[in-house]
Amino acid sequence: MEYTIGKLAARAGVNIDTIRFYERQGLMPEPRRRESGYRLYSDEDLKRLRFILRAKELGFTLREIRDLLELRVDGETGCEDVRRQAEAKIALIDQKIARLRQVREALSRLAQACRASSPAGECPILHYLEIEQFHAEN
Amino acid sequence: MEYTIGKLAARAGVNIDTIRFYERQGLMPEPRRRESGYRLYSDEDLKRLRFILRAKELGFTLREIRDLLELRVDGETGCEDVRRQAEAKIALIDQKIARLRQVREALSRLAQACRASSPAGECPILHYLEIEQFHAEN
DNA sequence: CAACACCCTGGACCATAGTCCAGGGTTTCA
DNA sequence: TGAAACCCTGGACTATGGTCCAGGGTGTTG
Repeated sequence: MEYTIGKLAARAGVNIDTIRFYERQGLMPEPRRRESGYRLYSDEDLKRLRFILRAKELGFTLREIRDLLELRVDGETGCEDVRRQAEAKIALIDQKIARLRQVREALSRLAQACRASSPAGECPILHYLEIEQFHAEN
Repeated sequence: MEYTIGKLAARAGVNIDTIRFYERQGLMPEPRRRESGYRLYSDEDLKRLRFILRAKELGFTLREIRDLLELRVDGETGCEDVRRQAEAKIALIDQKIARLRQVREALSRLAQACRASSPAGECPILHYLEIEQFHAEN
């Protein structure tokens, strides 16, 4: 399938200008063009755009997303290097997941407690959240 | 323990102005004050601030974080209502976790593939990422 | 061959989430 | 007791991530 920018935007549920913006930021590739100058996109591009949008929801910055998308083996970047970078990102993601689980747990406990008593007033999530405190004392 | 705003900022590893900003946005409570007007914070406040920072990393907006922090049973909000809201947030978090797992999987496959061959060039993460495509056709 | 929808570029503008002053008062500690 | 380090408010400024608009060309469809 082939899309003009408007179709691509509709497909991904995003503003047309956002796509051009991502292009300027190096997140979307410079696309093929018609003779008239109209941009032409493929399904591959749609996939890429959806990835960007999803990653954004997950709290990655555009810069981080660009780094993720650029992870590839080529002239400059050796295989070993890519592997190391990928593994670093994985560690980061694992941390995010662990933290989301903590918040989830707190919310879950809160919902539970609701069923029982309701001690009105205090701040529940914080009350039900136990986060390990690793930090330097000063 | 009791902190002035500077100490609190240092403890949480954040700019002093950020705390005042969060106060204006209703994320941090209006703190007790010395007679001089100096803000005074407690360990509870530190906990709250750390929660905010963490939630931000996880891709929640300040507005969403405020909603999370305000989840409480009181005059206006009944127990049942809080439970429903909490469960809605949990569903959202589960979705985030699932999506992070997908990205993690893609990275993991990428790292694996690296060990084997290195087909130089194409875009790896997208190549290794399979995301379910639920969307309206048009 | 209109008319209307669509695309182009470049630049202005916007919301969110801070960050940084200026000008002035407060605390601490040598 | 006075310098250094802090804190106050109010307002200006910044970075990120878009969004909108003007002025002009392109596509398509009755």
